[in-house]
Amino acid sequence: MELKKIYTQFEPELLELLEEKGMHKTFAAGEVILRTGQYIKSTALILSGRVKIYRENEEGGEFLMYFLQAGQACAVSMICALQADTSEIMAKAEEETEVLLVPVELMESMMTKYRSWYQYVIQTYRSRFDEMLTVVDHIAFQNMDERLEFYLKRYAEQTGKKMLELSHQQIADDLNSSREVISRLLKKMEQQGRVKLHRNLVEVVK
Amino acid sequence: MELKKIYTQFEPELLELLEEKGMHKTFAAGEVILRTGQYIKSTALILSGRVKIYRENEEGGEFLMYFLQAGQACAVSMICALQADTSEIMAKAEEETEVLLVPVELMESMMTKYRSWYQYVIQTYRSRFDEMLTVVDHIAFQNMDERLEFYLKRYAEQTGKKMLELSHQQIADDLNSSREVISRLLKKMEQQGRVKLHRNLVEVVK
DNA sequence: TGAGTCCCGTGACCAATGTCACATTACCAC
DNA sequence: GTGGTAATGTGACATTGGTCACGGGACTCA
Repeated sequence: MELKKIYTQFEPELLELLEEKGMHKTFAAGEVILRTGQYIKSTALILSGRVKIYRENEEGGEFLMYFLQAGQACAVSMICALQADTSEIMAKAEEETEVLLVPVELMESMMTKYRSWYQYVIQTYRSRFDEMLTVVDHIAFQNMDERLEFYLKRYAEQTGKKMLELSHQQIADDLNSSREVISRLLKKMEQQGRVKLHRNLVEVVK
Repeated sequence: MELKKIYTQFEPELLELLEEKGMHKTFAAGEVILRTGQYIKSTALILSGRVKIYRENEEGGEFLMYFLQAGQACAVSMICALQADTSEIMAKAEEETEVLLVPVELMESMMTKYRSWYQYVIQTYRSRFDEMLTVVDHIAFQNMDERLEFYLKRYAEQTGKKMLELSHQQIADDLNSSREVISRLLKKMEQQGRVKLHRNLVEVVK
């Protein structure tokens, strides 16, 4: 995908600069883009695909925070990039994903020179922070059934599909739960006519 | 407290500007500084005291995220201020707290003009984001006893005291739990010789 | 010193969720 | 088709943490 088609708010000059200095890279589905503890040398702008941002626990559970899609950027990579620091989270391509890697050295000058970039960075922080707040709310205040419901709803919205290609195990991992619990809750939802269950596939009815 | 004694990294010119345009304000212990949904018109730099950043649930529970102290600023107020947006969190003075309120209009020009301010803002985002990650980790992966332990440890560190003036109910609120549960866990810790319990007071032993 | 209030201790019980064991089913490769 | 494998269904049980009920202790204020 072309940068300027997605990031329409950027000045032409900024777009040129990004194209000139940035590096295009494509990640296959399932490939890890950023690893906990990894040193960050660039900020990733997403051009296509979908990236899962998650936190790993000791047993390798992948607790989902949020997804990133075209037009979004990894706030963590921005913050870290600005200080050439290490990351505390994991990022993985959920499907084939195209990114533009912008070298960390450019960050500061772009911030001062291009208003649209400045706005974009600020807005990115803001959105990610809000998303983190939502995550906290959910795990602090909600039961698993409500969280599952939100999860499916968001997943359907973000992929634009009603057929979610997910195994119960995957869902359990994302919610830091266990397969049996998810199976039971899904079954209950099916009995209430809110989903239909198939192998490796959850169909959202409403 | 004087601004320049705390924010020693700021350029003299920036300090002057802040003193000139900023407004000093003191909040009494327990006073709410920022409310969910409140429109934000300025960024708060903390000069003295301690501020509790928390999330309110439906029943008025005050789920603790983190504390801010002298030299720190509210990242949320910065982000929101930059877009003159509303807040999603609550901030309350835990003890008498002195802040400098910097009008939102200054933010963008200061970002481009003063490198130390730019660095400070970035670093603030970074720290708060990390703190949010820690919160998520704890509520997602840990049991109440581990969370309680971390809570007491952090509280002791941040106040520099071993005598924590906290009722069991307050602790329960901060951890989104119930008094009975906290009482039981504290009792267990006392039996293990890790704390001593008094009325309205938890003494950290180690 | 006595009443009132807040804080804390504690047992009984319940709901949500995690764990274990094992059966069943769907799909794939041959 | 057949065998194998991964996904799902399900009952039994354990654990954690929340709720309820109530008792007792400590501090306050008149």
